Amino acid sequence: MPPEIYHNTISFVITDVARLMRAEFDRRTSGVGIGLTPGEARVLFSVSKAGPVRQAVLAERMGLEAMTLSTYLDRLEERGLLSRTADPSDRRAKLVSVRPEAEPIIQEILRIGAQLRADMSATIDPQKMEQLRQSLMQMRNCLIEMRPECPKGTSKA
Amino acid sequence: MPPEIYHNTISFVITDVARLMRAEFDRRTSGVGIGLTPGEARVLFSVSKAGPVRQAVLAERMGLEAMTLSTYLDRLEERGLLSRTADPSDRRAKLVSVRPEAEPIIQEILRIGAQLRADMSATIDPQKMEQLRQSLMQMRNCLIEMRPECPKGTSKA
DNA sequence: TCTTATAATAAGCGTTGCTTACTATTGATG
DNA sequence: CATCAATAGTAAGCAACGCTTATTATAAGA
Repeated sequence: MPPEIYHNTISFVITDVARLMRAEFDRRTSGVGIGLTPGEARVLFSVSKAGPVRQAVLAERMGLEAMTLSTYLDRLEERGLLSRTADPSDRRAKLVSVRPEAEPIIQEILRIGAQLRADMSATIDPQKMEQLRQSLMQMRNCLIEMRPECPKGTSKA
Repeated sequence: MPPEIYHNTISFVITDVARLMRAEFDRRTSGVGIGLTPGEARVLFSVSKAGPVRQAVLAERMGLEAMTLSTYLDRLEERGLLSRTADPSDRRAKLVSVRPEAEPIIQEILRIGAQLRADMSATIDPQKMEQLRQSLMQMRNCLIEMRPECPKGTSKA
């Protein structure tokens, strides 16, 4: 084992894991021929979980700016994976929902995600993994509360 | 508490935490007038830990491509925070080291990093935090081994 | 009515990181 | 020693992710 070059602080390690994970996910999905980036997959998945949902609501729950989400939705809509329909109760708003064509892709993404998660934590006690998840969620909440626009009312994910 | 919109899988939570952390770090450092991005700070810190070191060695240990690192070093060198000197034992290579001017900035970065870490994990048992760190490091190792260029010999960070 | 607030979007940018192709040097092999 | 492959660094260019600011349409309160 090489000498530790920098402190393995939580911050650095999390950054590393996030980056490596995204790269590996990308490798696996593109290997299977799914033409989605990890970010697109995440949005598609979230829409499928949220059912028809307003963009603003989805953005807030995903912790993204409305504009950021809008761009993702553009791409996913172009590929025919989801649709935007007018919200009958507010003509400004649009409801996003997945189209049937997306279902097999979503299933595949789920499968790949679960497999990656399993591979990545193969050497780790499941109970520890669950604790890790809990702690990370707590950290996320802390960080969300630190954001300048938070007092406005933003709170969870 | 809003209904969970997507599964809070490890993957998503880690991605969120990494992003939020970087944003918060950025907010704090730019608030203090340090003109460095989180990535630049990370490189500067790593150089300060590694002493005079070859770029290729540093890149490998940081888990970055040589080119990626080179670009960061360009910017840090331009700001006079570190220097590249010829390696006497190999005229192709350069040794990177921090310049004295960088010391106060490094100290400030360390301080801010430690504070952020503390704030972010305020509600978490220190022992759990340490476990979390260990588990994440294990996950990082798993992920590093999955990379296609890994068999070549790349291994740790 | 008029003003303010909200939903979505257009336009444009910054950070992080990659790949591919190139130059200069090293070191091994015939 | 001549040659040729490997290595250290860099130039150029691109992709993914996410943000801010400004704009348009609609809603809702004073």
